[in-house]
Amino acid sequence: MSATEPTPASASPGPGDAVPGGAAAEAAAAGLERLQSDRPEREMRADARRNYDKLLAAAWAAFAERGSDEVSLEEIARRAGVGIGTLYRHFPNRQCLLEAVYRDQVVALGGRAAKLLAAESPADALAEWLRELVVFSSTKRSLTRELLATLETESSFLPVCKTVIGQSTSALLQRAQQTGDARADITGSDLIRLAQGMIMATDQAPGSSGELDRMLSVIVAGLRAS
Amino acid sequence: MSATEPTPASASPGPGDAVPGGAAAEAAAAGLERLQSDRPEREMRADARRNYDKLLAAAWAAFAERGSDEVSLEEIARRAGVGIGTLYRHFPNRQCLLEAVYRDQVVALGGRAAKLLAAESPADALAEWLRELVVFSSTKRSLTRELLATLETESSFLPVCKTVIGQSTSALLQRAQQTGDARADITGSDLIRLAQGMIMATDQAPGSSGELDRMLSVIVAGLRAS
DNA sequence: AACTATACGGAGGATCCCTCCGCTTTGCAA
DNA sequence: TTGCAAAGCGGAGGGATCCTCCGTATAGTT
Repeated sequence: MSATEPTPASASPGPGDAVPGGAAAEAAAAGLERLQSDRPEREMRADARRNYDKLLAAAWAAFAERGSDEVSLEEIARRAGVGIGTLYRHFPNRQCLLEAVYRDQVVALGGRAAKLLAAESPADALAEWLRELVVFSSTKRSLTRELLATLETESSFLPVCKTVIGQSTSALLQRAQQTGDARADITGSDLIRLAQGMIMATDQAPGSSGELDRMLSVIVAGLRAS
Repeated sequence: MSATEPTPASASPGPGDAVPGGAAAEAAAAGLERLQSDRPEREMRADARRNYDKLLAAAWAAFAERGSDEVSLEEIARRAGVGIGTLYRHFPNRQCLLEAVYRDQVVALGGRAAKLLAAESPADALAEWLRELVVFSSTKRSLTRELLATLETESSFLPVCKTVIGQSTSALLQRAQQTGDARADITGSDLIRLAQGMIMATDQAPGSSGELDRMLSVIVAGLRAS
């Protein structure tokens, strides 16, 4: 999806396709589907639905243009042509908006993890997952920050993103640990933090574009079972 | 000022002690001393000096109590008993205040690096340095954030902190690389980012206190020359 | 004591977050 | 259609923060 033609969360129809993989894979996939389908909630009035979509589209565009920080909620409301009160009614806080905007992309990322769970080499799959997670996160600073802030807590913020990324990472890590390809003392949270920390520490990837690769390769190498 | 004898930047007299080490060590130490001595600048009027010190003490105490984020500059001015305008005259922005408050501690950290440069095992020295850097940074979120934000740029912000940490890390890394204890493709900036990223990704070290150790050990293991 | 360069301090402009509440619209039912 | 209550709208406004500007006060010199 390019920057034109906004395609926010409301576009994706549904999963439905079975995902190959072992027990861990199935568990993860089941969790994802459950989360993905809790959209309708309760019937919305037509105008409410309209404004909801306008807000989502405006936020999507604004986040793409500048960072998902750097944009004030007031501006998003303005661009959507609705009042600030309306924005806050639909999205009580920034996190809810982030979640709504990125939900589909995160779910898609989760799908990618499901595929990787079926790959031959657990070690390679884990490395590849980390790489995709890093690339994905690098354009979504704000999401990353919130995700890290609520990683260990059972807060009700960002439930989908947190669950998808958390379960995917844990499943891939566990598989690599079971085959002896990864140290057993590391947890999924550790890995997420290491990967996302890299992102937070990189100033929108300017200078040497190879730095992400180098840092990632250090982490991947360090993961190997000693 | 009461938070148990505040000891802000103005307290330390001067270095003067020779530091043992090789060529890299001497270069780093020389840089440090030069930076450490540029304090006086130009004579200040008595009341200006007084207010400067009061501000530094107030900032020091406030940063210690809560994070160095979490404190508004207005509050620091209030606690120092001076106007907000006075604060901004002495410290044109938050970074300058951070730099002033932490300068001495960072210089001390640099001294530690100089000692490590003379240690027997370059690999152990590097690992130990990373550990100390992480511990040091973990209570100084704000500093860490600013440091990362200006790492690669030649901005005039945080010159002392940046130089000390940058030179120390590079020197220790290079030594380990020369003895074949560390991969040759990694740069000092990479290492700083990995270490500080860990910090940024950890929510004030709550739950499992071992997580910093685990993450650090992954990085250290990953640094070993393949 | 007079005087001037310095320094003080806080009012105020700008931005942002979020809440509250009177007005408007929608969708249903008579 | 028409009427109406519930649902939704929107923006004024309070609170917080950052930072600038400029009239007033003071230190240090002549």
